Amino acid sequence: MGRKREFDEEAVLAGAMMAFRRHGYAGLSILELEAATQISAGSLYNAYGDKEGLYRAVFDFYFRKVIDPRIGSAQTLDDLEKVAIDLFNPPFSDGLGCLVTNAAVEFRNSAGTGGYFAGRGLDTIEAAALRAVRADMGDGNEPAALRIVLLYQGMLVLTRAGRLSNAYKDAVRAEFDRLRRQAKSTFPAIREQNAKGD
Amino acid sequence: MGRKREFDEEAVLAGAMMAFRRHGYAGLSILELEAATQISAGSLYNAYGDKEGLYRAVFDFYFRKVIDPRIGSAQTLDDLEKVAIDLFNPPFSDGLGCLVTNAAVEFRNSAGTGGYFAGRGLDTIEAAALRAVRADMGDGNEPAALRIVLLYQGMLVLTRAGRLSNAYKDAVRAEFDRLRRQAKSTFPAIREQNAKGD
DNA sequence: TAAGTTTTAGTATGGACATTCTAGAATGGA
DNA sequence: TCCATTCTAGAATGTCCATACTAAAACTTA
Repeated sequence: MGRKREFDEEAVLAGAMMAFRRHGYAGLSILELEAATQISAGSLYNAYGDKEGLYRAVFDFYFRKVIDPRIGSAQTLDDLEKVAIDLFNPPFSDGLGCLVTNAAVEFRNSAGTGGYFAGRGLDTIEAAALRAVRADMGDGNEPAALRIVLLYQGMLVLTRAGRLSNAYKDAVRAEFDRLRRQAKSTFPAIREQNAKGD
Repeated sequence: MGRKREFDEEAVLAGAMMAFRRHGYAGLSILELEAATQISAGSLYNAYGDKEGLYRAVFDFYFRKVIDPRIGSAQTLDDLEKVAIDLFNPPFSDGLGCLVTNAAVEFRNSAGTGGYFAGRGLDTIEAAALRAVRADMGDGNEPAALRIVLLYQGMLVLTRAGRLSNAYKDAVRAEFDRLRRQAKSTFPAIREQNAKGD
């Protein structure tokens, strides 16, 4: 069956993920990818076909390791608040932002890999926000969910600009507090009802 | 004093601005800039030194024509709401987003031109939000101002991803309505006091 | 109108980059 | 132990790009 791969694919993808997160797609050269992954260009091309193939693999990895477990599985406002506030804590406070947001800005809604994964990531985030708001606040509060999406994307822009100061943490927490308060006062039975459903 | 410039500088900067807004800095070639500005590379280099010099000039133009008059001069929540809602209307609904936000994502807080203007633009936006919130709501509501910054930056990410649907318009309007309502109920005298000051 | 200067368009140029190619090394099966 | 296959590293290739250069055109001043 031929020679075995010498590299640890998870380590390569993790290294490439960091590099893509830092430099974007076009801004990252194969030379830099060799350094970030610790494998040669020959091996990268053999394993992933081309730079875009590696980008695809990195996005799959990012969804599998980050987006899906953290956001795709979020069910409540508390879950989403944790996602947001974690931007102030390691490892998410590294100022590199989110591959999805960065790709959305770099590729817009274009046809290729970047546009596709950006759209899929934003879908996941929007769906999670709607799910959490409906669960905790009931129907009719979709605007609150969309504001959470906007707040979160805004945080990712500011963290990348190195401007997500602690003042923003209070601002975001206050918004989640307000939503939970509103949930309790308007639909007092919803949380308990959900709890029963477990 | 030598031959006169044949091009209209405002037209060149406007064309280059659109192109930089669409493609970012690294993603835009001199060849594309020739097409966008309708002048030759020779003239571009003669007038602006290099690509980065043109980028600087475009950013100056963008601040002078867009950021300063629209955001730098905003004094009230109404003013800011107009800025935000205009993202749903031409010419701001073109899906290209804001040069400042795009540069913040492309350059992070790096040392060069992009990082500098991104920071300056975000300063302007944050200052405007704080100014408007203090004017309409009084002191102590800075978190509300920071949330406006986040919402706006989030809108710019989503518009660039082609995902700023009309549902987001309602969500943003509702937030400004809420802030104005809160302003009225908590500090009923503030608006009238400001009105007197005119 | 001659001289000097700036602008313009177009043509080099040199470098960076993604990708391909090559040769050798490792692996498993016959 | 040979053979076919896959992997690896590094060198070679061709393209694209930012920028420099060149010569002609247009303008100002004397």
